[in-house]
Amino acid sequence: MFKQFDEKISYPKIEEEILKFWKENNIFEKSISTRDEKKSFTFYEGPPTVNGRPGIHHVMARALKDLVCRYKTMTGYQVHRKAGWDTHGLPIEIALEKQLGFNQKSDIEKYGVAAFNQKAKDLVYDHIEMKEGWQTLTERMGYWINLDEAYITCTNNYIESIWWSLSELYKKGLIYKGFKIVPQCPHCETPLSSHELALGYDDVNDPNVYVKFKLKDEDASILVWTTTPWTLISNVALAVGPEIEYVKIKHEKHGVMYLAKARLSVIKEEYEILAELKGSDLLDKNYEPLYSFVPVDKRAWYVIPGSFVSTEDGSGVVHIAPAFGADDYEVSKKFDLPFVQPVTKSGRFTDQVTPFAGRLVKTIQFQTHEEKGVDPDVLRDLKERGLIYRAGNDYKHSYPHCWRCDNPLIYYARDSWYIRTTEIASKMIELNKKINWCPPEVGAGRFGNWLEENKDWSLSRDRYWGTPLPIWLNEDGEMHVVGSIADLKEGFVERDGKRVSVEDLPAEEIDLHKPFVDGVKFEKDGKIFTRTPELIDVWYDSGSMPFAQWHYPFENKEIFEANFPSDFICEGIDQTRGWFYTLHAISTMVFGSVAYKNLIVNELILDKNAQKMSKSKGNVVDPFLMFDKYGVDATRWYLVTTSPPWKPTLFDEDGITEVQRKYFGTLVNTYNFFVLYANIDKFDFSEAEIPYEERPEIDRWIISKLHSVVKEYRELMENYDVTKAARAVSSFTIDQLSNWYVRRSRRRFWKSEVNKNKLSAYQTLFECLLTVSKLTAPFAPFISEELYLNLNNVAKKDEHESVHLALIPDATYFDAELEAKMDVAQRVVSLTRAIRAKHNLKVRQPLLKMMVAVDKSKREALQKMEDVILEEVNIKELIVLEDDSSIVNKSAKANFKVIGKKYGRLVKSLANAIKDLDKAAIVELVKNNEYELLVDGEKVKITSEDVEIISHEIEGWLVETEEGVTVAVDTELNEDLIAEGYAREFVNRVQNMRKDAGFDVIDRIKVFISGDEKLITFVNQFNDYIANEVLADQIIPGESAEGFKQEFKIADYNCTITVSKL
RNA sequence: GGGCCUGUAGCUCAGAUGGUUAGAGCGCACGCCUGAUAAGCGUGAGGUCAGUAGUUCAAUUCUACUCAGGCCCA
Repeated sequence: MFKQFDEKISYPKIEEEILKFWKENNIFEKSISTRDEKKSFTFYEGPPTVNGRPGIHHVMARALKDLVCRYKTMTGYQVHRKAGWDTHGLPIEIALEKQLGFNQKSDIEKYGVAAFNQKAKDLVYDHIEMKEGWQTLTERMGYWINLDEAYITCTNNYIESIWWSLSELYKKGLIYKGFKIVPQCPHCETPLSSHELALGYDDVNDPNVYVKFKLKDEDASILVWTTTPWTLISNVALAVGPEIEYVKIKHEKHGVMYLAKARLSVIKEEYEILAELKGSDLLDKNYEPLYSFVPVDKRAWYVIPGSFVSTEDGSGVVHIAPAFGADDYEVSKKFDLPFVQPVTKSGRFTDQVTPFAGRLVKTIQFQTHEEKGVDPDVLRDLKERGLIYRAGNDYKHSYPHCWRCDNPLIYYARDSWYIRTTEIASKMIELNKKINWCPPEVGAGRFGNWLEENKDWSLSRDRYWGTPLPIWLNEDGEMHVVGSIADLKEGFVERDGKRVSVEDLPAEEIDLHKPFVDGVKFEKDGKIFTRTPELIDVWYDSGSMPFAQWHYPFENKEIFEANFPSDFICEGIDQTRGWFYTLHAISTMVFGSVAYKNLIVNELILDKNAQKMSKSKGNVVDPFLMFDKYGVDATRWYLVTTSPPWKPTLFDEDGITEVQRKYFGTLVNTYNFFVLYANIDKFDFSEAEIPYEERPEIDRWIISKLHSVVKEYRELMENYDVTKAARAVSSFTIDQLSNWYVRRSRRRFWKSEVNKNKLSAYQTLFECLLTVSKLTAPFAPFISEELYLNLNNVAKKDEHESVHLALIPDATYFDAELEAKMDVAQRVVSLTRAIRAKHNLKVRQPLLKMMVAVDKSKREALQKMEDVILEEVNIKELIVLEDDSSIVNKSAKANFKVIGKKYGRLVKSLANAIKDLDKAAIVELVKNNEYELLVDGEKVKITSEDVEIISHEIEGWLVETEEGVTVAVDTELNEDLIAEGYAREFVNRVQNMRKDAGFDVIDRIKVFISGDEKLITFVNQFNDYIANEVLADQIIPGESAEGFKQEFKIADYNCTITVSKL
């Protein structure tokens, strides 16, 4: 017996049961072990940071990953799915600082780095093992990934692999220490890399200040614009564009000033232009320094040329502070300007700057309080000295902020370590072209541009919890790079003043973290090498996962090689410059290869009002809530089908309800229909399969449709167009299978005897359901499993114990002609129904005749489909009209696509001429395939391909037309038809009564009828028909005391019907 | 300021290699069908295909610009 579902089906409950089934039977493991390891499909999991909280967008990303992997499994690939955890870096440190109540970086030193890192490690493992959040989400949503063997980035093995890769880069000369301007977070006291920078742009209002720099040798000043007043203290020069036009103006209040001519709009008051000059005329002029806290050892405070000067904003003059801007630094080297940097790495002024010593340059938010920056105080000071032309705080722009602590970054000159990615940029660009980006524009545009503008990777971080940079330096700055634990063992540590070889230390003491590695020293040629204290960018960790997850090259060489590069990855678009980049860069540098061949980029999920989801707005969607309410399947299906993953999705709960009702509801109902009759007839597919060719037309049609959708589905899935694939399955199931095939075939299932025809119906519907469950499985893994198991456990057609171990069938049977014919039939039916609806002719009322006018190509289809059409619309006779039929009125319309190419300029007049053709002309054109017209004085010979002929009305009939198909219905009724109409009404009432009375579908009954004479006559006339339809042995005039009784008014007649079981 | 994406019915989305009648679902109104269906079908209302200019016999589709939204960058 097949299992039947209740009306109130609980999807979440089914899902729980399926989860249990998977677990008990190790289905996930089997989905890997039953596949040939030689046919492998490699997937890389982007490691989530352990302390984040999962949201609905994680469900989206994971649904995509999961469905691609499940699909590949179901096409015979072996898909290993190793999970991973990103465990290092600022996110963890900041969470820990919060927990420990630390305010600044030095608190960590006071607490002790060893203790701090131990805490960090504990925190990370707590999160990983926590039985809520990630693990629960993963399991509940049916995301198959191997959590037991997850890679964890803070293990010695993982770090060792990273060290190996860094030593490779070092050997290739790609690692260097440079003094550069870096974005520095004063709060976290560390530089950030450009891809980290990309994560934290925010719109802010900054100072918008025009400062006057007084010239030394004339009574005039240069107007300079800045948005960072604190850098004025470190000013050493001013830059102008040599080719830019400047003016010297006289201003009543502010005296004589120089600025770019194009920027005169800055001056709001009256002024007089004294002179016009080029930037080159201003060069070398000396000016009074605003501040001189820091003594300078070289020439300073004069005007220099700068190619970066523009007149897009400001005054056309740029103030130069070499320590605080990339352009500034470059130009200062060129002109040998003094280097002034009275600011610490934590963004505070040094003691040299007496009035502001110890003050922050910018306002910073600490865990417990806010500390103000000096900008307003600098401005006040300058204002008092009369050096400000104008000052506001209204320069709105987006400015980089630390992606973790949200504080504004400062550009700051310092030593740090770099990877020379610019050297391999062209290789990265070349390799990028081999990657299949979905959608392509992200790869070519956003990612491609990023590669084109590549900057060296700022690798080092001045923090504590992370992968240590494996570089040791001697006092001459020579480098010693460690690429493995074995290398490290060549070093020594000092214990009680004595050297102890690392080799001799107990294994558990060796921890590739601070502070242990800091204590290790090397001696080479009598020189001592000590470790440079930095860590590396945590993004390097995740970008190393292709090899580090396997502890390559120290172990698992074959596994790594078989699984590199990966076939597929999938993450959010925010990873373009994050993980997508670091994977690509590291693979290019270390292996000269891409890291992934295909990737799906998914966009944000916004709320239904297109607002970003955020805790503060209260519009965050809790995935667990959705699962409990609607089930995982509906949620996943909704997310994937509502719009392509790479378009922002507007999340709306009503959409999930709709998906559930429409797709899952229809699917389950179709299944239930099948089961209802299959159980009655004890169908269990034990009979031999009837060859397709021997099945009735409707069966061959749906099978052809099924195979067509399988083919389409496979093609779409291979192209990672998952949205269209799912939509195709959905429309097949709803429109073709349920609304046409099942409806058209119902009678075959009702009929009591089991014959070849009925068997064919069962086998056909069974195949459709089984295949649909397979096609659905990657997207909605639970309900598809439920249906598959229910079907297969009885019929045993597949040898697999789970749909996820099954194979998606090959598409083999196509009958395009039959599909096209049915298409015509469906269109005719739809038009006929429209006619009946418009003229209030119920379908239960049989009609005598219908006529259809179509072009020749479709006539045969109509004749073949006659039975289907007539039964569906309840009409007795179908007449297919010939071309020359006198009662069809025809008109012609220009086929613009064809005549446009042929006649160009004449199109408009020609189209009008064609429109005016009369019936005789059209008949002639069709007959001779040629007709001559006079258009704009030119003779034009048109052929039948130049026009579309429309049959738009049939005299004296009710008519509907659509795409070349015209249907007419004869509405005349006679006594017999009317009688039959009433008989059908009667059947309908009795059927409803059977249902209301709770009779079983196969129960046989007795029917009594009393009421208006006329109606009784009609019923008598169709006695046999009615009895057959309602499974009655007798239809007896009169009333009965027993049985289920109801009164009806059918049209104008009253009656009382009683039904009782035999 | 630059790059990429988006703008089609009240809402969510299709679609159109440029062709004269632009579709679906939801929602609304009316009707129909139903012994699988809390479903389905039909009809109706609802669109300057964001705007302007250009190319073209023909633009909602191509081009340029503008506007609005999103993402990314400086």
